[in-house]
Amino acid sequence: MPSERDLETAARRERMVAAAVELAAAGGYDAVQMRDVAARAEVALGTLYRHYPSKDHLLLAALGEQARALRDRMAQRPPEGVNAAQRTADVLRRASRALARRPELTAALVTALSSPEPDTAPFKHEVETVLRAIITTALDNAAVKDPEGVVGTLGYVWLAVLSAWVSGTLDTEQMSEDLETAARLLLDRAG
Amino acid sequence: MPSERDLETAARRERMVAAAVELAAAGGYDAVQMRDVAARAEVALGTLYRHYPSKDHLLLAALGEQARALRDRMAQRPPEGVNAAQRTADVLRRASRALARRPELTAALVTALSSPEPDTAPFKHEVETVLRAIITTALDNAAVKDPEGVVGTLGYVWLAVLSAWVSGTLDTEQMSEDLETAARLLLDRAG
DNA sequence: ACCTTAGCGAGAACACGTTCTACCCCGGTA
DNA sequence: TACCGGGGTAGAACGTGTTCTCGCTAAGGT
Repeated sequence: MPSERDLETAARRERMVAAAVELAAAGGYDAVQMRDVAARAEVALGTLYRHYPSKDHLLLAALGEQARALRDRMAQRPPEGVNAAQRTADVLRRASRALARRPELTAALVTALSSPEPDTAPFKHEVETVLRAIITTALDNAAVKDPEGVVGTLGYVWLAVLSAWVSGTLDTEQMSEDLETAARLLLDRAG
Repeated sequence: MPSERDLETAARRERMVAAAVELAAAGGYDAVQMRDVAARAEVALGTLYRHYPSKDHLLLAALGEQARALRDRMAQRPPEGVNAAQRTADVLRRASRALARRPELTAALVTALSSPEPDTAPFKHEVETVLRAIITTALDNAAVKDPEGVVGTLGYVWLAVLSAWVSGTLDTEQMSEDLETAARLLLDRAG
C-alpha cells in the first residue's frame, strides 16, 4: 500500500504537469519555463528534473493526458456518416476543432511532440498509439483492405498536419480540409 | 553588375551554409553550434546572424539546397514501375535511401524543418514544394483522380515519416515500407 | 537507537542560441 | 577632400534549459 510519502510524491507529479499545462495554455511552448513550472508547482527545480528529465518529457506527459482525454471524449459520441470515409472525416474534424479550441496549449504540446531528443521516443509512440486508436474507432470495423496501413497513414498525415498548423502554415479550416481529403482518398471506394 | 564587395558577401554566405552542412554531417543538429559555424566560415558571429537570423534559418537554407539537389538527382533517372503506384514507391524509396546515406546531416536538416518559429514558415514551404515536385514527377501525369490531394497527402506522410526516422522511432527499412504502403493505398486502383 | 539512503529544497553554475556594444573600413557622394 | 552609411570584426552580455553542490529530513533496515 502507498505510504504517505508516496502520495505526496504523486501529488507533486500532478502539480508539475498541471503547472505546465496552465503555462502552456496561456502562452504556448516558450511560456513553459522550467523555473516557472517549478515555482508554480511549489517544487524545487531539481525535483522537477528528477521526475521529468527534460522540458519535452514534461510536455509529452501532459500531451499523453490530453490525448487520452480526447480519445475518451471522442468515444462518447459515435461518429456520424454512412461509410468509413465519412465517419473518419467526421472524427478528425471534431478532434481538430477540439484541439483548435485551446490553440496555445495544442501548439506547445505538438511542439514537444516534434522534439528530436531520442529518449522521448517511447512517449511519442504512446501518443501516436492513442491517435491511431481514435482513428480506428472511426473506422468501426468497416470492410477496408489493409486497415493497419490506412490507420498508420492517416496517423502520419494527422501528425504532419498538426505540426503545419502549429507552425502557422495552415489555418484550422485547411487543417480539417486536408485531413478530410486524406481520409477520402484512403477510404473512398478502396474498401 | 556585381561589385567585388558583393562577391565577397556572396562567398561569405556560401561559406556559412557550407560550414553548417559540414558540422551537421559530422554530428547532427546539436553539433551545429553557431559559434563554430561562424569560426569555420571565418566570419564574425554577428555576420552569421545578419544573413541567417536563426540557426533554423541557416539549416533551412542548407535544406533548400539539398532538396533541390535531390530533386535534380531524382530527375536524372526516370522512376521504374509500370503504374503510378510503383513509380511513386520507387522514387520515394530511392530518395529515402539517399537521405539515409548521410543520416546525421538529414537528421539535422529535418530537425530544423520541424522548428516552430513562425518566420521560418516560408522556407519550410519552399522545401515542401520541392518534395511535392519530386512526387509529382513520379506520378508522371498518370490518370489519377485528384492528383493535388494525392500529392499533398503523400507529402505529409513523407514529412511525418522523416521526422519519425530522425527521432529514432523508425529505422530506414520501416521508413521505406511505410512510404510504400501510403503510395500503394493512395494510388492503387484509385485512378 | 543508529545508520543509510532516497527524495527534496535552495540556489549556484554551465552551455549555447541570441542580442548588444564599440569600433573599423571602404565605396559612394556633396 | 571630407563625410556618411552599411557591412564587418571582436567580444561581452543575456536568457533559458540543464546540471551540480550541499545540506536537510524522514523512512526503513540492522
